[in-house]
Amino acid sequence: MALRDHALHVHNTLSRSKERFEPLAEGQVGIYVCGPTVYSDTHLGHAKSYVSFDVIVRYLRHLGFKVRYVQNITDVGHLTDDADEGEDKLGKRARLDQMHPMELAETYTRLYLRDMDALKVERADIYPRASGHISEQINIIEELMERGNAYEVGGNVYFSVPSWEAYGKLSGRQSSEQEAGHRVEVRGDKKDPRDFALWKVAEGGHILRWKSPWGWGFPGWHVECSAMSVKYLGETFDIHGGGLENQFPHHECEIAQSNAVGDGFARYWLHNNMINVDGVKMGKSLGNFITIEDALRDHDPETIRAFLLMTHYRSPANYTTDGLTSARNGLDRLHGAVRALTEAAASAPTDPQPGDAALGAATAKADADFHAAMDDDFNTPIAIAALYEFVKPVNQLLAAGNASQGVLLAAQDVFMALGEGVLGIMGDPAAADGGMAADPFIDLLLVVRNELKQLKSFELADRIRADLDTNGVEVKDTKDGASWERRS
RNA sequence: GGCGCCGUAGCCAAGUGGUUAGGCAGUGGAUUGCAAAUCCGCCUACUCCGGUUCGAAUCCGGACGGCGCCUCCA
Repeated sequence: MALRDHALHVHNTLSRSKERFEPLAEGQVGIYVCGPTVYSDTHLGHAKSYVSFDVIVRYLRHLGFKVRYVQNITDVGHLTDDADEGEDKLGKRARLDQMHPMELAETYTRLYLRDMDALKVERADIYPRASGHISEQINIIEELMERGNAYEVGGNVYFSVPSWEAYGKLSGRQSSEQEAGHRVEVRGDKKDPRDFALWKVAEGGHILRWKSPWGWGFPGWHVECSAMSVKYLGETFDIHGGGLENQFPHHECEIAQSNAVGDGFARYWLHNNMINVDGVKMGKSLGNFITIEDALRDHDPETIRAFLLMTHYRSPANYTTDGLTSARNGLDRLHGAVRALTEAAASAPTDPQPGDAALGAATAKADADFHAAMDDDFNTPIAIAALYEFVKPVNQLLAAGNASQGVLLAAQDVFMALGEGVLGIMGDPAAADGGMAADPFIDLLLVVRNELKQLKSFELADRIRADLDTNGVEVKDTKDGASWERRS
């Protein structure tokens, strides 16, 4: 597929500004996004992050880039607190659930993928597991030690932050430590309080452990991403994404250790903002997180996606019932236009019609506006607005009924290629409607109802409509007869 | 305490130094047997105080308010 003309700019956290996006290799993009730690249910925070990056990757592909999308699965438990002490959270959960840690990781990995599939998040190309890349991580640690950027103390290996002067470039922060306030005690064997763990000695009943040059242990929090991103995308690659909360220290540490052993690393850093629930931060420690399974019980996937995408990925979103309802109602309007286009195209003439020019112009404008919005750091709220603005002329032209089939289909294609292909919120109108066994009978009921209306038996006609509505079938009378659709 | 973000009409949410973003809700009308859908209208905001400017919601300073990260988190 040829690369489209585009003016894609992305906000790079490294420069804190929008930059023209130029991949390393013409027409190809390598992207790494920090994935989940698989020890509990997938929640709305994951949805915000991975739907955002899903749309980013979809758009890059839409532009014609050949994308390799890598997302890690963290199945090596890291520690429950800052001082690099305490229990490994995966191990803790495994103990509570009486499962082997790997069994637990596998369970939640499957649930994660299930929930992402349900949200129409396209799968990454590679989901490397941290546990499957221990030797790569050890290699990096050994190299860091050889270069004098890391040191071992009693089986623990730490990265020496003072040995890397660029530390803090990404986040604008040096350390979380020196400041006043309630900080946890720094582990005594670090040479500098800012130093972070590369390898931890496995103590006591720590089940997940590997043999290393420093004894039995497990890798530190940050090194897996350095190891796996470079392994699959190369020493220098295009995009590294993740949640804002990972900017510091996680990504800062990744940059330090990766650049200490190689050149380049990620060229563009993209960070998505967080999600609140009813105005309050959603956090695991607060216990108020909504799982994706919960959310999908109340809302369909496209509503959730539309809701998330109506806020820019770098802005915080606030999950409220009203917000979801608003998204749902708005989406209905979009879906209605696509259905109407599909129906009109089915019977439209193929030769040129008087309305072609107007609809064609509106289609071109919608297409251009959408791309301009997405080129501007993936501005999905404006991209969606472009679709909404397209609905009005579409309905006007459809009411006039004077457009040819080709032009109608081109209009429909904007909704499908952009609204569905890029944003994933338009569904497949054919799939949504077709194939239900009850369909012929519903059609029959409407034929009968129409005859009742001719006979002015409105009471009975209304009852049929009401009963169908109760069963999820919405009837609409038009001047061309009645039509119906299933409510989503 | 350190770093950073934000305050936009009833709600959500983009945004540029000077042409009403958009959506939801509400509301008037057209259409309809009544609805639904659709169309035509209405609802035209930018926390406050200074400053820069011919002109600022948009730039600068300050105040107030809210939030995030600094601890596992997406």
